[in-house]
Amino acid sequence: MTLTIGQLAEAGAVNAETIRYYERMELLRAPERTAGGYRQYGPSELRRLRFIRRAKALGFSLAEIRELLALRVHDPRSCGAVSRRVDVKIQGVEQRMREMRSMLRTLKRLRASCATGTPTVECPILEALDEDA
Amino acid sequence: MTLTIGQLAEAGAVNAETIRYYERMELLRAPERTAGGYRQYGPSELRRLRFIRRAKALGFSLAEIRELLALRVHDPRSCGAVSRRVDVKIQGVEQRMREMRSMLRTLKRLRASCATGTPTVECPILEALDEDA
DNA sequence: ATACACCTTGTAGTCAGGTACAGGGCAAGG
DNA sequence: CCTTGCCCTGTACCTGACTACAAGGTGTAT
Repeated sequence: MTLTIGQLAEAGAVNAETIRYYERMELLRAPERTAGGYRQYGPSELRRLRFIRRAKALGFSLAEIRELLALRVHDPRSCGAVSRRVDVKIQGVEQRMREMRSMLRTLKRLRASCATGTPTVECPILEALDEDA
Repeated sequence: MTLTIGQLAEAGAVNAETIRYYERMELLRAPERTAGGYRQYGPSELRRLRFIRRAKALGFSLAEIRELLALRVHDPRSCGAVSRRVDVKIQGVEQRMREMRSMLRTLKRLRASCATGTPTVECPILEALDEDA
């Protein structure tokens, strides 16, 4: 069940060049090679690739994603340090979610004002943002 | 209560050049000028600028932000079209929030595994992402 | 054994989103 | 009036994240 770079690209819905790029950027590890020099990937690399694409779609930079991927507990002694970094990431994600919620409220209010036919003289998106400054 | 570009930049925590750039990109409207040619901004431009920065931090592109800013109901007759576009945006934001929640669960699970001292052989971030493929 | 699709490295180009001058103008305090 | 600091336009440059070759090697179906 090994994949060539092209198959991995297809499965992950990215360009094969992107996979090589991620390898250079150390988001994906350099995989085993066949005798002929072809990269060989397994299912874990596909999961990793999909994770990267999702995180990207959520607005994380590749540098942040590299950090997210590095958050693992290999050694119980490193646990404290890892835990602190995880906390920072959690707080960051929670903050983003709060802002997402605020934006969602704004959009829903806009839709409601539209349904009632009230023309919005001042943009409600802008108004709504005074709240959570 | 008018602001120069530098004051607006300071208040919005951006570079003054960025404000000119946003003006060129039509995210901010070209403001009134003083006799000497200086841009003059009011508080609504500051709100708009802050909105842009927030939306950017949430991972919206400037093109998307331009669309968000354009979603206003000036004329009741355009309501249907605007409403549909708002719905699309709402669905997009809701989708993002679901993925954020999934990522948050993953991070919290990671922290929990750390607290109990269980070393994670396989990266739980990657494991957790099998769920919501 | 020969197409043909797919792989290799390396380098260069692209697009978004800024950021940094250069060369000059304006405003306010001393 | 002059200095100092901020403003103007225009152009060039930068980083992140790809994307596209070029020039050549591999793998397999016929």
